[in-house]
Amino acid sequence: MSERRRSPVEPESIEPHMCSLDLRLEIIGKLPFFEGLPPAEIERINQSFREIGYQPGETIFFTGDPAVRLYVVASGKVKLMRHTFTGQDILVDILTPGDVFGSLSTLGDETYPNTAQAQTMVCALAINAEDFRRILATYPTVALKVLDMTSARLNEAQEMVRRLSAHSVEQRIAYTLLKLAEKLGEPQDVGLLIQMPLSREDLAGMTGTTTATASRVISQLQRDGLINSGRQWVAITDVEALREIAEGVGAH
Amino acid sequence: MSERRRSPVEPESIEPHMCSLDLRLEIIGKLPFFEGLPPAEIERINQSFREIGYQPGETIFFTGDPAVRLYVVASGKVKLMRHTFTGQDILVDILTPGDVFGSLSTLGDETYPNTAQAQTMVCALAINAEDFRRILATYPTVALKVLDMTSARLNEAQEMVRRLSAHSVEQRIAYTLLKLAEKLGEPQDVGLLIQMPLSREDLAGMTGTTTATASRVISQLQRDGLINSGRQWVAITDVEALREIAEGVGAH
DNA sequence: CGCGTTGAATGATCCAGCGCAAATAACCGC
DNA sequence: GCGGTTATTTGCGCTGGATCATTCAACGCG
Repeated sequence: MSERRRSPVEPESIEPHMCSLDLRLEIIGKLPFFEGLPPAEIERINQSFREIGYQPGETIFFTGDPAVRLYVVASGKVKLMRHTFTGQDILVDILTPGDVFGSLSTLGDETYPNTAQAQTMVCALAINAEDFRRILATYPTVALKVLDMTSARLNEAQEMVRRLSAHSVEQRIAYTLLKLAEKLGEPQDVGLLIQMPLSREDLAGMTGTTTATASRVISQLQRDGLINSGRQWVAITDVEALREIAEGVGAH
Repeated sequence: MSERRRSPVEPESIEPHMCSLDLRLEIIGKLPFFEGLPPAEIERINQSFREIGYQPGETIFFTGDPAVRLYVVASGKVKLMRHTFTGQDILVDILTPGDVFGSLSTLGDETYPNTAQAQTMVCALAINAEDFRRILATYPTVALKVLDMTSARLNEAQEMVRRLSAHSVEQRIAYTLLKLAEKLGEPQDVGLLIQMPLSREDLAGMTGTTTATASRVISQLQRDGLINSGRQWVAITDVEALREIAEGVGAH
């Protein structure tokens, strides 16, 4: 680690050559979707994928691109985004190793509804949409697991609709920080660190607000002693208090 | 039709006895999920369902209830809702015949994330969640079609997140009216009538606003000549103009 | 047809959050 | 270590939409 860098967030330390056949074999073998399949089947599935490396900031696909491939995150983190006319994108999801993305519909989407962008260095496994469909048709347990994942995402999206409709920006930011900590939190001296680069703009995109407002809220939460933060990082120091804000407990 | 009623929306004319075994057979035979299955299989599937009738306003299940059943709308319309602390629910979706609802996850949901309520007289077909899972495991084409439906709902929910984040109430209402007209629109003298009861409160719940604000917007759209409306109904008279509002074309 | 109920419309007031801008701080390359 | 760039912070004014209340209109029942 460089002596000069002061962020507690570890960079994704994937060297370009590490996005390799071996990694692909390792990742596919561990995907919960394929759990329980015999090794011969996993080997056959493996041959349908190919690995692709992306630099931070690089776009994997744009909204409106033909939806010809599905992807799995092998390593690194991927942002799924939708554009708005304000120029400030909403961040639909942040994907971590094992997550599938692209167009999950097996018949309807001709184009991608979201833009996918590498947030860190990323190794993704790509598969033809038709090949993916064939796998789903051949292995019902895989299809059920993809359905489960999609259903969970639907639940989260509907929850965000509810919160955008009735909760304040502060409540939404508190909720989102807690969710990120559940997924990526690592206990450290600075608190429960969300182990990924997280700018104010990212947080704004995830909570339906603007960068300036997200910055105001984060600064206030820090003054109140609930979090520590810096440039592109946040650590939670008082989970309970944040939870109370997220759920609107107390004075309104 | 009563001479006194002035709404152009037809009531759902389901008599209680019409929620019957015959209707069940008819509906299940027509569900796109089961399209292509041999009659013997459809008959077997049919035996897993039972039909239940509901009165307008009656709750089918509440958020937090154990998720032991899945449902299909056989006739009528069902509201899927999430509650907020403001007391004004958000309307996640309005389901029409053929739509599946309940908890779609095959493993994770112990409780329903949404409340389902009959908006009109409703006949629903109910099936044990375990039986439904067995059908999905046995018939991959069914699982794929449920995945497609869930994926489409995810896309809509993410689109609503985007609109709530960056669009005005008027734009959201215009968009929602157009979507409802796509699904339930019938050309009549009053315009393209959305053929279902649609109160200002319903519209507010679907667009993340309050009843009073929805009323103001609907009144303004009517004064501008884009719609006709009355108590619990809306008909679109200028689809293009509404589309321009929805997409934010022109002055901002 | 009258009355009571329900739903809609509208007025007045307030404020959360936005837009815009400027200043400050953190970071990185040389 | 310095300079340039990027990200964050903060101030100020504005406004879309919420809240609350009141009035009006539509509807259904007796």
